[in-house]
Amino acid sequence: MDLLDGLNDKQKEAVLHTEGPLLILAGAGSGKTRVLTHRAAYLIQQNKCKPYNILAITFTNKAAGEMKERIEKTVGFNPEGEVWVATFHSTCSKILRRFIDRIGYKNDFTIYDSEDQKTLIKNICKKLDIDTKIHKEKALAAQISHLKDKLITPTQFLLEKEGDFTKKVLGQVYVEYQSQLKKNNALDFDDLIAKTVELFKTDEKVLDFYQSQFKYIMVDEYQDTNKAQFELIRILANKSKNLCVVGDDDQSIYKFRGADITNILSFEQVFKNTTVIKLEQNYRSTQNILNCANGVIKNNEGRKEKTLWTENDAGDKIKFIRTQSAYDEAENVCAEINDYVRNGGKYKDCACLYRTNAQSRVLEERLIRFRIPYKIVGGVNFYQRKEVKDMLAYLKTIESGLDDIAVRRIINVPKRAIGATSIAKVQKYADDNDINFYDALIQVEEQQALGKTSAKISAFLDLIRSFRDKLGNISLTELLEAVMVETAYIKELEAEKTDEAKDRIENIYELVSKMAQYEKDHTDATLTGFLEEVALIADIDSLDESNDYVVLLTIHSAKGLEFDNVFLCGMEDGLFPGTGSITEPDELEEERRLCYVAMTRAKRHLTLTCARERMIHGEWVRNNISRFVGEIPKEVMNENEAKEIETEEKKSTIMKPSQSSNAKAVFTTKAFGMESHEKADKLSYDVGDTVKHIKFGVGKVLEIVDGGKDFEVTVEFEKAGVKKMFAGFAKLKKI
DNA sequence: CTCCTTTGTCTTTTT
DNA sequence: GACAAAGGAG
Repeated sequence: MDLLDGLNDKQKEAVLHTEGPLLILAGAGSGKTRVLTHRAAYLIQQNKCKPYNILAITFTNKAAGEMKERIEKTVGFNPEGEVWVATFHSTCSKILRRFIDRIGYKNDFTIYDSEDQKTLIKNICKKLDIDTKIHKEKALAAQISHLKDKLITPTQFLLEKEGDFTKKVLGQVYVEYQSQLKKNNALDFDDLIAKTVELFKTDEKVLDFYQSQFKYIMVDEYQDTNKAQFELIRILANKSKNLCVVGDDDQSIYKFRGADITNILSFEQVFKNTTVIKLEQNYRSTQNILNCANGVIKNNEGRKEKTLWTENDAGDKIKFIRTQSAYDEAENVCAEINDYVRNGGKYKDCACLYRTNAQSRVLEERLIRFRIPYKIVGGVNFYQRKEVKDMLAYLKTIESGLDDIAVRRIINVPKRAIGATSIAKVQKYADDNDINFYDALIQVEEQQALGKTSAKISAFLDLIRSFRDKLGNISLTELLEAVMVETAYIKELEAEKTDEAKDRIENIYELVSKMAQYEKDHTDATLTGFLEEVALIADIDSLDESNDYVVLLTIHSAKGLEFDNVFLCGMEDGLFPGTGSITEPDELEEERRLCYVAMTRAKRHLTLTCARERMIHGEWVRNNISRFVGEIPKEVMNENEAKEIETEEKKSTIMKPSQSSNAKAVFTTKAFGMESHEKADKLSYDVGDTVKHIKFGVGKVLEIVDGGKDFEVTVEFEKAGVKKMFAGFAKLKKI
């Protein structure tokens, strides 16, 4: 088949430009996946290289699978190997699995997810005597993650931040965190990238090996790469210079995760003689949808100007539905879906997109009531469920026992009467002697160091040993089955007899069948291999188009997907854009890009919905219509709906009595129900006292004025400056 | 050591 | 409102 058939001029140019750096700026729905697959196929067909000389990096496993399938379909089965299509993380994992011993790790490392990370940091804080009320594990984890995104090692960090006392704790934790990971023979997600870069920079031979293998490199969703990922591909492509990246700055939505837009903006400076191709024709959406999305995104200041156009017809107007509550919103969505299906549409062509996972609950409830088949993507990943992680921790422990987090997780699950104090004692012993937790257990057993508990520990170790004896003789699936039975894990759940326990048992059986499937697919199945696969899986990867169900997912997860009929729910200020981003211009722009991504998922029908009030944190909150809705050109909407938005906008400007944040809070909190804003007779603090505020931190009270309904307190905060606030809202605490 | 109650935190988004 | 962590009783 002719690979250039059906491509437009720009697309052809991109396929034919095989040598040297190439930057493709591809607008939403401009057929970039098509270009990438055809480009790979072209390289093979023209005999420019063997399939295994091509590396294509995608954002999700799902996208990788699809691209691989499409390339194979285009060139046919190729006996000379396969194109390497994978995500950044699994690519790095594969490389490290082979060579990480060159930089001092063991090749059978395990991968820590964010929960493991958090537990590890918590343990470290305990050890270093750091108050996790002031330094939150999650915040520390995020900061460490950002350092790794920028390839800053603990040593470098300490060097650079020497004398900066505000960063002292972070430095301490980072150093300890990294050394613990190494001791546990574990890598976190960021390490997968960073350690691969480190490997390439330390071992020339390994680098040379991969540089020679990957003669052509392609990167999809390039706008969402971070500095470490950029460095990785820069090094890899340094020899051949045949690097082709595809991205759209308007669709950059992972800044919070370290995505660095300068990777796109300065690509031409880093790679000399770069060819730039812009794909601006959209094949996906109707004229109206495109105009709608364009109208919103053009309000962003920091973007490369581009004009996305389409030859498609105008299509339906954009629908806008505002309801009283989030429940009504969900019902309206259900009714619309029913209409759509009644008119010949399919459930699977419908998607409900939202900003936060929490919004899925109400939608789900109504979908059930309407008997509409649905699938929720995201939320709690299957492999993150407690029972599944427990099983995996057993497997990890059986395999090596190096992973302290795993061992500690299961030592008392099911209950073995080994409590927190015993664990702390063993941990102290391990720390003092600089050995792993599991080894410390063995020594405690030998020395009978913990009295009665020693016997309990011994029983646990015997259990693990009995599994280890079986390891080579039975299949992995059988091993897992043995674990769930012989630990009495299942028995304990059965005894509970609750619905929840039944779910858990089901999940464990589900894990067993996943394991069986893995063993079927891999002749060289190993425990390490299974654990790796499981660690790098995203929920979106399980989305199966052959099932006819409505898909519910966050906008982030929807990136790269398209649906005929899209519902964008919760279009409210405070939710989308979220409260935190309204005051920060940069963050507001990211939210707007997110909105742009959401809208451009739609092929023919786009419905925006919002509610006047909804439950957030168990409190009713009133929201205005999202400012993004007001940015939509009026002509793409129905007249009366556009008018409703307009009048609402006017009202909300009148409603805003002043610019001050606390005044706004009076209007946005509490629609009805119990009054939380009640004037106290007397305050627990006085002028001159030091108080703490939930958001602004610690400060000194300057003034207290009795405003009749409430006390108005003026506080000078150490970080946030001077703020005036109502005592009833601020909930200041004297410290 | 375990179970139960209370308190606090959470809202961004994910590999 | 949901869930985890901390605190208190047995």
